[in-house]
Amino acid sequence: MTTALHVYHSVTRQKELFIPETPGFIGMYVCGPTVYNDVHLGNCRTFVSFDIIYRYLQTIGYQVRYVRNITDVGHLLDDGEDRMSKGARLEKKEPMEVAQKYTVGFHNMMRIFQTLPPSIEPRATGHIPEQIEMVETILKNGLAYIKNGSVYFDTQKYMYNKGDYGVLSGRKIDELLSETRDNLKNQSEKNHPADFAIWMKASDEHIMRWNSPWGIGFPGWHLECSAMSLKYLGEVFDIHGGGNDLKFPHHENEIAQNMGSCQCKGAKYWLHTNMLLLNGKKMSKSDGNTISPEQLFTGNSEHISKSYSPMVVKFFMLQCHYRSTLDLTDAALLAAEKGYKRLMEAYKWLLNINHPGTNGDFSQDAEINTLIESAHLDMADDFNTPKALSRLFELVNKLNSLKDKHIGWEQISPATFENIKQVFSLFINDLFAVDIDVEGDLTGNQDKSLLDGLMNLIIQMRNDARLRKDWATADLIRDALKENKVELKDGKDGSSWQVTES
RNA sequence: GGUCGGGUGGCCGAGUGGCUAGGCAGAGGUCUGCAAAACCUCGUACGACGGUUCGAAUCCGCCUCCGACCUCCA
Repeated sequence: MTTALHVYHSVTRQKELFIPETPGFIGMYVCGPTVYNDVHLGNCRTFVSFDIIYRYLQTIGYQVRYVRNITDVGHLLDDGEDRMSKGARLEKKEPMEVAQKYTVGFHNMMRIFQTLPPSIEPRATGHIPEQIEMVETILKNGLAYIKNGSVYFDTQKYMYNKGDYGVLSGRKIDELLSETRDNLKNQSEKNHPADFAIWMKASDEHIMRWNSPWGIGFPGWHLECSAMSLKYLGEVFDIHGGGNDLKFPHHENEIAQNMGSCQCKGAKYWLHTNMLLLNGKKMSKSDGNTISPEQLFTGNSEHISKSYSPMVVKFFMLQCHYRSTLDLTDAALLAAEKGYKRLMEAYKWLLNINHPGTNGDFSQDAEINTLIESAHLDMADDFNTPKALSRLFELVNKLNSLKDKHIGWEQISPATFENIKQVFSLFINDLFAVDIDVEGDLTGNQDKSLLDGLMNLIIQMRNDARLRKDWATADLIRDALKENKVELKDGKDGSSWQVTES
């Protein structure tokens, strides 16, 4: 597949032809979670999006180094308290215990969503020397200043030296001056409101602390990503991703730090995922407008009428482009669940069927192959998963027509049928990875020979009854099976069965 | 208040200067012992007002509504 890949670059605000720094290789950095709490559903959307980007880049032949960090220090709250420290205080644990607990929880959630682990998952606390070194370099370059044991990035000087603070977010430094509220801690220490801490002095009660040339302290939040991306991906790498809300100040500051330390811009392409809304509004714990992944899976929430499996939730996310806001509602999830079921039913049928080798005019070939090609092109066009999915659904329609004999085998060549199998396998298995739910394998790949044998027996007995026109017995069997969450469907080629989800 | 991004049919959501998105829901039909599923057909659309154009829902302006960011946030 030699399709030209285009990605939407947040700095230029347009789609651009993707050209890797080193042919054949891609370095990708994505801002990972701050492990002070259970992983947020919106966070899951971001990581699912980048997982698909990661998988796609590999599919088209790139060797990808995917770095996604774990933030376990430096991320401060409004009141200046470190998120990790606060978590530790509330749970009466060591900060590292808190980090470990939520890191494990995060990994588990990523597994449930069927995302691949990144190539490297560095922790901020494991890279203190690298961060100190970067602060020293920025100081040496004259773009930072020391105040009372803290080190601040000097945005004024950076601009004076032709730095471009605001390239990503479109913010002007003069405007920041007038807009910034002055209720922030340490605000008075800064020379300019737009300056930001790259190293902070630790107060006596601050438990996460390290020695540094400037005294005991801890790294600024924005610094870790600059230091770790530099260490593992080099001065210039291909893709930097994260949620939309990280653009400012986090990513803007990251660019400034990279330029300030090594005169290198870091990422060539900045990709940002959009927000996940709940009933049209931003999720917020304070006003109750929030739902956790667990609540979705268990149905234990006032916002939804039933439980939804992880793969349905993932499918729901994929039906929307990563750069659009996605509104999560019960109605939308219900619709997604039905669509997902239809897609997977067709896929399941496809897996177990082979072309009989019939000859014919193959009149469907052209249309089908165009759909397949389009699905690939959609992915190359800034990873347009909803559009690619729409092609798959058009193929589902073809498959169902074939199944119902509205389309004959003579209308599809064996080669084209094989193409359909390949594209379904590629998208459902390799790219979207929506085929396996934690509670079981919906494609029927798991060893269930015993169950198959029993079901075949039951279906045979019921069909005997149907031949005798003993409808009462036939319906009794079907109803009883339904009670036990097994649904029977009588088709032209005999009866099929499946375990129902809810 | 500033910056940015949006408002698409009953719902969710793509996309485009003239050519079907797709899913869910709805109407009619086919198949079927019934049911379910599936298939076929159909309808409803691009926030308001101006402008550019042979032609705009798609470009421009203005208005309005919504969201994100500006303060920790994916």
